[in-house]
Amino acid sequence: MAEPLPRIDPDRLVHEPSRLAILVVLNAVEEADFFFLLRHTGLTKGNLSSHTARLEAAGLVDIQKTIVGKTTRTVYRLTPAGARALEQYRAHMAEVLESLA
Amino acid sequence: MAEPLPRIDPDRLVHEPSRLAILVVLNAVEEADFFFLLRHTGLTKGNLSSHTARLEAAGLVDIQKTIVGKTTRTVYRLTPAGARALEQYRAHMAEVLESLA
DNA sequence: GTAGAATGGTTTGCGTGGCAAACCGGTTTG
DNA sequence: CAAACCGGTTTGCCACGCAAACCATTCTAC
Repeated sequence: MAEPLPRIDPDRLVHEPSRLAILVVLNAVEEADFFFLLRHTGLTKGNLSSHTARLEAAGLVDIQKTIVGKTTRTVYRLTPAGARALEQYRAHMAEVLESLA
Repeated sequence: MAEPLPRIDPDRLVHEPSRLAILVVLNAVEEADFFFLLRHTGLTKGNLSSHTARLEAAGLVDIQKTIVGKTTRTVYRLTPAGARALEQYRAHMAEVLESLA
């Protein structure tokens, strides 16, 4: 076929492994709290905090802080834009990987 | 199935888009000169130079400078280790992407 | 009652590293 | 002989990823 090689230009925000891990988990569960993300991504608390903040700033993740009893509970969700960005990333990288197979 | 989510931990050396582009091209042609890489990766000369240098230092790419006539010609090739690293990267990312599909 | 661990995070500081631009030299072209 | 092209390397800055420190509350155990 001589498929031309795809341009490699992934969304850096998604491509970063730490953030990709967060997005993949959120994509699987659609709702998670901080500790759940901590365990399933393997990130440290500081990095999880800053990366989720960046994802929220970019509109890919929605962060809802609610007060439950005497303590807070923060729930993280993928936004529609986040789901779209992740799907675009998946499609793009799949194309790149196919050119290797 | 409830496949557990894969740990996301790609080889950073390969994961970086600029270097991935270089490796993908070299994987396709098995031999390329500087200008060929320039055109097919879309990198600037400076970045191409430094990234290939890093890939060579890591043993993933072999750089051979030869004198052809009055000027030099530099040929870039994927090493066996480079091919292995790329294949491992492909397999790892394929697993991650599958968990999204 | 208070020391220690767990929950629930944010902030800070450092080091790495990616990028564009400048630089350098030889060679063909006009 | 100057400008443009080939063939790269070096430099400098900015961004950012990471670990560690910090802050606050709650629960458990002594």
